[in-house]
Amino acid sequence: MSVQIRSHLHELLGRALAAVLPGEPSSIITLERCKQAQFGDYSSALAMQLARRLRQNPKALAQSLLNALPASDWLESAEVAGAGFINLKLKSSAKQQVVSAVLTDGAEFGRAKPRREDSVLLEFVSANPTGPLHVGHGRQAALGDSLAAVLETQGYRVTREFYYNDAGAQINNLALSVQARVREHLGQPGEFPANGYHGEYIGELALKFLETKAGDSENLDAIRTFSIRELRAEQDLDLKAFGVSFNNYYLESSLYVDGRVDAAVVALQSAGKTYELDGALWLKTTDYGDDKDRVMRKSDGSYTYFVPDVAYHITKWERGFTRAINIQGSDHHSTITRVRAGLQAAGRGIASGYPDYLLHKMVTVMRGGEEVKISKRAGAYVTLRDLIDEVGRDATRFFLVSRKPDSEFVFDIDLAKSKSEENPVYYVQYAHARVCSALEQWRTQYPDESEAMTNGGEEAFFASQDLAVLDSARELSLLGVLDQYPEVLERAASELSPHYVAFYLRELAAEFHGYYNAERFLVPEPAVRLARLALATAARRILINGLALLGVSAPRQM
RNA sequence: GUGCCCGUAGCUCAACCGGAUAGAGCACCAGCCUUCUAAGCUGGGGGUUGUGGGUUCGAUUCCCGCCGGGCACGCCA
Repeated sequence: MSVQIRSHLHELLGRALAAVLPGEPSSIITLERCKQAQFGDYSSALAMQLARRLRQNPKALAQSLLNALPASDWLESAEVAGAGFINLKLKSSAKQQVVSAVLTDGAEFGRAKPRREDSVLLEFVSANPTGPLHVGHGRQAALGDSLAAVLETQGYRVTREFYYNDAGAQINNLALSVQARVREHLGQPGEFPANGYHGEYIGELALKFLETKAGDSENLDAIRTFSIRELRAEQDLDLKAFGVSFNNYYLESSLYVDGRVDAAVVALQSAGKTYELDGALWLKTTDYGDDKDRVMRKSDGSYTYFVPDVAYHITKWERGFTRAINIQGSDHHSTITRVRAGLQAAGRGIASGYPDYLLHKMVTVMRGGEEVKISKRAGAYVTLRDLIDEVGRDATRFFLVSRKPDSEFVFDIDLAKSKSEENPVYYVQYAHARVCSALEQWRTQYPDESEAMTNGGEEAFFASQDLAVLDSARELSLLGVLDQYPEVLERAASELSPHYVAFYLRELAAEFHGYYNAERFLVPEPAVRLARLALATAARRILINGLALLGVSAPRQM
């Protein structure tokens, strides 16, 4: 188990450090995996970092540390290299341990111990119910759902929440747009609102509305309620098709009903952070780093969007979420300062960095080398549904989660659709299917062996397999990759970067495919056969676990 | 103009909060299927990490300037 190996090596270095430099705390020890196999398995730059501060020769210091390094059953060798790196090479037997750990833990493998117990509120998508979800929402849905799953592997208790801005100017705009189409259908006079929504779905909504009992073109409230309900239902279907679900849906309108918006305003006023000007109420956000103060209550008496936003975030804190993470498009980045300012001004003892933000950039969709900008139904943008229908859920999710959130995304439909060569989704899934296939062959060719399996199935059977024969370069390399999985999850969680998982799975699949092509599993010698199958089964388990985090299926056949 | 983000192979992207010779995939070239799925594997060519400085034993990473791109700068959300 990687955590064991890593902490063991850390311990060894700590004892060496204590012997050479008794005053130094073990917390300064750095330990990382070697990028290149020639250097060994782990490497520490400790001596070089200490050398600067202590004004000593780094290589000599490294040598002293090496001399003080205690002996270990897991260490093959340790040496000083380069400018003062301490390189550690593990014995095969140490690396082989990971297989039984994976097969014993199964679906639990990779989950952190000890576990964090913080309650985290992860807010994402949060699309206004004014139209179908677009590809940007898709990126958010993929990122958010995967990040939630990744955080859960570290023990966080994650609540996935969708915030609906169902009360505000945009919603009014929606209602007016639908009303205008209703009037058109009825042949009534009227003009289309200047900032109205032009997609075909508005006309569809108008027709559906007319079929209801309340189908009165002058009943704007009924039109609004109907439109919101319909569009929310449609968004839910999109999310379901994408395999993304939420624990909670929070309605902006409920903040008004509950009096939380007024309460937030009162809190900000009594904190002395507001003032009246030009018939509006302003918040002194400049006291918290904003470049200008912001209007809270417009001169027409209604609130700007950010007041309910502040009220909403106060509820996150009051609901016991010590940590809140918001996933948003970078086009909303200016709200960060504002919301945080409001929370500080409200004086509820909320931490200054609350909430965290994970910003992502926009998605450009390409087909045939040209940018696709519109969809038939939505008009102004490409919908998530278009993408799912055209390239499939697995490929869409894998693609959207496999880039750094803060880099711009070029989604190549042709690439995502290709079912042959250049598609990384199938590449990873194929590795899984190959293991399944090999195990099927094993069951039929060696029934006497497979009959020995108990209820635990293949994984329980192989967990106790002797793996001493697994010591070729390829096998040791694959073992090393398996071993990395828990660290990848830890990093992905701490850096809010689920794309690490996607890249890791590609690497794991590549390592497996290479092994698969170089060696046969079903060889005559039982010890070799069973050891290789154990390794393959462990690889399969991690592929399953990792793909699950990304919301991508792991088919047994392709 | 101001703020935030980005700039890495022809293309799409990585690079473990400063580490060793900057890595993958696609595309291109040359090979591998009577043997567990060729949706695969093996090898090859390809880079002044936008640019100029600075800090450091060491910079794609940190700091400053410039160039290029995106987003925001509303009593919209």
